[in-house]
Amino acid sequence: MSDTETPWLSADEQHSWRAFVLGNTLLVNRLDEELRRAHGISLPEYEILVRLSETPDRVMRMAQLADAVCHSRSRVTHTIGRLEKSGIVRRETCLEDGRGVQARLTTEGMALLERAAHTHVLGVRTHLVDLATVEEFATVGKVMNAVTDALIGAYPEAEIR
Amino acid sequence: MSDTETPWLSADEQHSWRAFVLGNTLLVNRLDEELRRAHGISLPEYEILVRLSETPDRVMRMAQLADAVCHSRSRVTHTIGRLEKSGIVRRETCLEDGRGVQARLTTEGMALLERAAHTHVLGVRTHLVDLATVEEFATVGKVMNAVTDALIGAYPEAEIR
DNA sequence: GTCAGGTAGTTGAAAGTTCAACTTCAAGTG
DNA sequence: CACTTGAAGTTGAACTTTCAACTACCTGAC
Repeated sequence: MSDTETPWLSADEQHSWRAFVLGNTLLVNRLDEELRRAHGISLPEYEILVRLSETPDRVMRMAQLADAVCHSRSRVTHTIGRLEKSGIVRRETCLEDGRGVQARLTTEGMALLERAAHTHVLGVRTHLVDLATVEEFATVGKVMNAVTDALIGAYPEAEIR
Repeated sequence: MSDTETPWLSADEQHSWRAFVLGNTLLVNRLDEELRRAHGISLPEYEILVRLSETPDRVMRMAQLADAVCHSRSRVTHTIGRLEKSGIVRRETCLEDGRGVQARLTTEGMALLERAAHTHVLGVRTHLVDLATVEEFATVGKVMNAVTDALIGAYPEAEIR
């Protein structure tokens, strides 16, 4: 972080990096727009609903949810607040831990998610997966997995925590 | 978009897709944080400065800038407003087009950008490029280029425009 | 010339996100 | 048990982004 020389990207690397940034922006915008248009929920909201739907009882602790989707706790509090107001999710106090709060996917929420999933999966296929070969997409997954491994739990140097 | 069957991802595809989403979130958060911490600018702001710096006179029209970084015009207006207040950018009226406004990178802005670029490039290398082989990263670029090509200028069906 | 329609950009309010302060409860220590 | 420390969540304000309405100007048709 304190080198004096800047390790510039090669021309090829830079092209790939720019394609990555741009493609990503377009992709996320598009998936978000499709969900909003068809079902009235945003992509971040959708991701929360997916996590909830994958647990046995469709219930999760707030912090668990925050970690899973990689949002701040505060953000999850606000988001769940909105989803609760729409009847998609219900807040429950946690029995084992007096401080804890659980978010539970309601029946209506589950129904919404099932409809939204169709739109979402179709979008992911059309705008990404089907544009690459199986091998190419596997490579993308491998690289992004490496990114995750390198970054997860790795905080900037200054702050030890 | 109106099929009744949902074309679910295979297990492998889903793993790659999730790695993509998560890795991406972590990567963007990290690059943004590094820039804020070291130079007080956000990643979207940095991207705007880069575009400006790449033109001969470090000047660009607002709409040009918006298209380049894929932000709404309104967003660019607000962002440039903030950057202008910090002395990083200057707004100028456009001679050829009375409606037009140009953003010009100031000397201080350019100096800031040069410092920030070091941080940014190092981050992109450390957290992405250097984690993959040259071939792997080229594949990522290729796939994301395909995404861009498929999405650019392609608006959702309902709205023809 | 003038009028219609479109493009460039801004504006302010609404929506969403971040940030720091705060409350409540849990767990470990003496 | 009392006390300290820390974790779980929430809160409201500040900040960023989006959205819809608006001003100003350009262009082409008549």
